[in-house]
Amino acid sequence: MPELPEAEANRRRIEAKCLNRTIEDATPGANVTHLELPGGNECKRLIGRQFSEARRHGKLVFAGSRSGPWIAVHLGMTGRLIPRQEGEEPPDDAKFIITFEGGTRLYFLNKRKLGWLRVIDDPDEFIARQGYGPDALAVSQEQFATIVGDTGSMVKARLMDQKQVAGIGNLWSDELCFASGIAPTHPGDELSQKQLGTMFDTMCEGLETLIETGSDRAKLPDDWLIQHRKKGTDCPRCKGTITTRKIGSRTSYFCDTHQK
DNA sequence: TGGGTTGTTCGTAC
DNA sequence: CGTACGAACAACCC
Repeated sequence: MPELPEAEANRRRIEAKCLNRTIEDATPGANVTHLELPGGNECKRLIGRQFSEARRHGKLVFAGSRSGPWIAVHLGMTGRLIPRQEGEEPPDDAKFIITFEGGTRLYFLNKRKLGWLRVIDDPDEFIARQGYGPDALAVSQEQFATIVGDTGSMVKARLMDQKQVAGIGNLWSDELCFASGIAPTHPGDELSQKQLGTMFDTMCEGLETLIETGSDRAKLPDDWLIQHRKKGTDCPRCKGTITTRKIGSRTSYFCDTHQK
């Protein structure tokens, strides 16, 4: 579930259910292997504390308080953060469980084990040290134009590079290129200012729509690429055909006609 | 059976 | 140094 809109959905769940309650326990789930999770000392740091806010930067979700500590969560390909109230059925196979006063629990699910959860002191410091670029929903149009337009790299590769702009992955970078009418292979420094402006506006609107709909395919418009993401399919916006190409080791889907 | 996947990281080549 | 690629990680789908 893991690009910016999905990370935001997870953040909001924490915000709605897990703030301002004292943490009574924090522990890895049963039989968890091959996964880096907080050790005993880090778990102890959480106990007795509260989360007073939940933040997001790119695909990362944070929860903590001004004086710390914080949890930092990367959802990987299949990670989810699920709050459950006392008495509600807990999810299966939780990798990490935080229990709050009153019985609410926050479950970290991570089936494919490509995500992680860590205990950290400060999100801003963590984000800077990891070298993340600005969040895709916080970046200015000027910053965006510089990031994408100042390189001969293919725009899709630039959009997916978390060190340039944080939050966009394979799926939504394709969607953004598709909606902008720009080929994912287009060199950034050959885009006009107008094209860069279109991409920026499209990115902001698209991400907002995804957050509002919970990225639910059934609620998204029929002329979005996500509804036609298959090689050889007719393009829903022109007479073209959906084609594919590997970019940055990932399969990119795009229209062979209206994306230039 | 082989190949693909909405995630990142690492080694390697240019 | 920046860029690009394939493999690896892991579980599941077709």
